[in-house]
Amino acid sequence: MATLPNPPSTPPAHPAPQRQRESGFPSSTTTASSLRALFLRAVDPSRPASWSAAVADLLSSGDAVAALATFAAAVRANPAALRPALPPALRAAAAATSLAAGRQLHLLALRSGLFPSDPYSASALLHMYHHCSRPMDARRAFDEIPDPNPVIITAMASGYVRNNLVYHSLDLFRAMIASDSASVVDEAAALVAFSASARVPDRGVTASLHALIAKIGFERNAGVVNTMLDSYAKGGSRDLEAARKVFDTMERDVVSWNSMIALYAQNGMSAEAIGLYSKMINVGGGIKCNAVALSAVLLACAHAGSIQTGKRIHNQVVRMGLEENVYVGTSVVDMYSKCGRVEMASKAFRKIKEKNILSWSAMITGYGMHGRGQEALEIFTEMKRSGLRPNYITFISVLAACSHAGLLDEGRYWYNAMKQEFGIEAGVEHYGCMVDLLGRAGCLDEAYSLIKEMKAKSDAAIWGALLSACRIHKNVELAEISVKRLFELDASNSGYYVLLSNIYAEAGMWKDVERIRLLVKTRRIEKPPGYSSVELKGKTYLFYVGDKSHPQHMEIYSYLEKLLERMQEAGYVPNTGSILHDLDEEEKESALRIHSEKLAVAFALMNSVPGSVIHIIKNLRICSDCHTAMKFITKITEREIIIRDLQRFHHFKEGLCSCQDYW
DNA sequence: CTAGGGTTAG
Repeated sequence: MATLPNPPSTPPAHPAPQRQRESGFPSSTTTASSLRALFLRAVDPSRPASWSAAVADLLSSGDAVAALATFAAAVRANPAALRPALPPALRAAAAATSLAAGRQLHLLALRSGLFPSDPYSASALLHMYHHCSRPMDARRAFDEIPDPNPVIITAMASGYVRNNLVYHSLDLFRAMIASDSASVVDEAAALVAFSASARVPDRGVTASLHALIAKIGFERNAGVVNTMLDSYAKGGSRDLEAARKVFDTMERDVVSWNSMIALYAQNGMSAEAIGLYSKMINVGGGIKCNAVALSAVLLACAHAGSIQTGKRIHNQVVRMGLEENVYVGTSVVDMYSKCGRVEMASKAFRKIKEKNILSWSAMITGYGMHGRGQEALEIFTEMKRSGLRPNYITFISVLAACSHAGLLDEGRYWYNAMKQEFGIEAGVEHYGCMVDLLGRAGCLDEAYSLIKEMKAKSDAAIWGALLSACRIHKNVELAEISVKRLFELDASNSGYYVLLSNIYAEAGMWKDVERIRLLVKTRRIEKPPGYSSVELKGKTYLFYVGDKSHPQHMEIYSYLEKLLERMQEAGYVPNTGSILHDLDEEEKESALRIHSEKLAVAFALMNSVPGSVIHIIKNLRICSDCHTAMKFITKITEREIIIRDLQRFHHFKEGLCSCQDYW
């Protein structure tokens, strides 16, 4: 149902009379607005270029529908306008994702002979089909083009990436390199190739593309290298040195800085990310920080638990008036949640103007991580009321919140509702949450049946959740089953050996404890270095087990000794059951005394403002002895201690910890 | 003269 506009020389006082057309073109109201635009621009109907400029202008001003209407008017007024106006019209159809309009334009291009001979129309046509999620239609058209030029091939390649056909895209790029001299690989082509390589698991792709563009001489080109940095970031590559080297020598723009900061942030190198952010602001050579930079650096603060730095960045967000921005706002929510300030997170959340599904998810997750399940579910209810439909990710947040808060009935309810009411198939993440929830609640058999019935392939997280539950509820039989599966998936993770040994020890099965201990020895299982970090006056301090690298370490150890004495007077008994190594009891106790959590807490007690919250980040799970120790330290010092580990927040304040493992 | 281009969030 569409109309063609009247010729612009006779402006209608009333809406233009309706005229039937095949389909796909816009309605009369838009026609009126497009006419207005034409008058503002003073189009000369006799000049085809004038028409095409009008179409392009309307498109770039964001009114794709008006651009299409104007195209229709142009062709009617002057058939010669078809050739120059067709490419921007196709782009307008792409922007409006109007397949009907696009197909009509395709037909027009065929009838007028512009397709496949005119490369400008051809590339725009492929672009249109890809934007309308019709990659195979694009493919059919592409195959009809006798000798596609690099622009056309790049249009095809980027469309494949857009439609998740990454390997098709890389194939085109490979053919491009092989067929001709490498000179056809221009900036846009290289860019698309990197955006494709960012989406494949094989990291070798990025590295080999890197070598190629170095050969062509694009290594300083901001556009190309920025995409490459992203590609390195997505792959979780450990080889950040190579990326940093390029960054240091290239001609950097805002995006380069943002990409490099994000690269560090996404790979857990928070200090580097924050450092680079400061460098950008201070010596970036006139580079202005923007919303993307703020989001990236907030992620780094969240990861490192750097609340002071995070607050500073938040101030910057407020100064720049970006509190309402949905991306930045969501990052602020995430940062405050992960830094243990869920009230601040909630305040920031309320400031976001147009909350999207991820904003809501972040807030649900925030409450969930802190064991505040009811509030998480209230946010979830509010989200649904606002008209947003929960998706796969939302239900991960909801079920995780239920599991962290031990809300068994609610968790069961929403798990079923997810499938029945919302038609979402449960994935490994959902199963992981449910196994954790059921397992902690003691419904071990139900958890086990759930794993057996799941369609998706079970992963280590799921069996690991079941194993932890077996520890809490002392189920040796199921623990052995879980460990068998875990060893098939990843036999090198020391955590499983420790848990199983704990379970045997608590059941008094000392022969089996011995067997596991031997296994650890013969398999040469190494515990990855655990660390605890704490932020003081904006600086982050990292402690490993028995760490002596800190200049104050002598004071820290003697402070800790005194603290331990007072703790033992208060009734603390070291829990040596979780130590696997072959040590006597006394050696075990001294091994426990120097756990990184204890060093970090001693350091924080010595140096922080009295009364302030001590917030520690642990890269592995907190051990049961440290958990017990923190309860006593809280009692003695009357300081609030929060430890965030891989799994959840541990709040040490009068039985507040919701982890259920150790209380 | 016109066409193909990327970074942030669980």
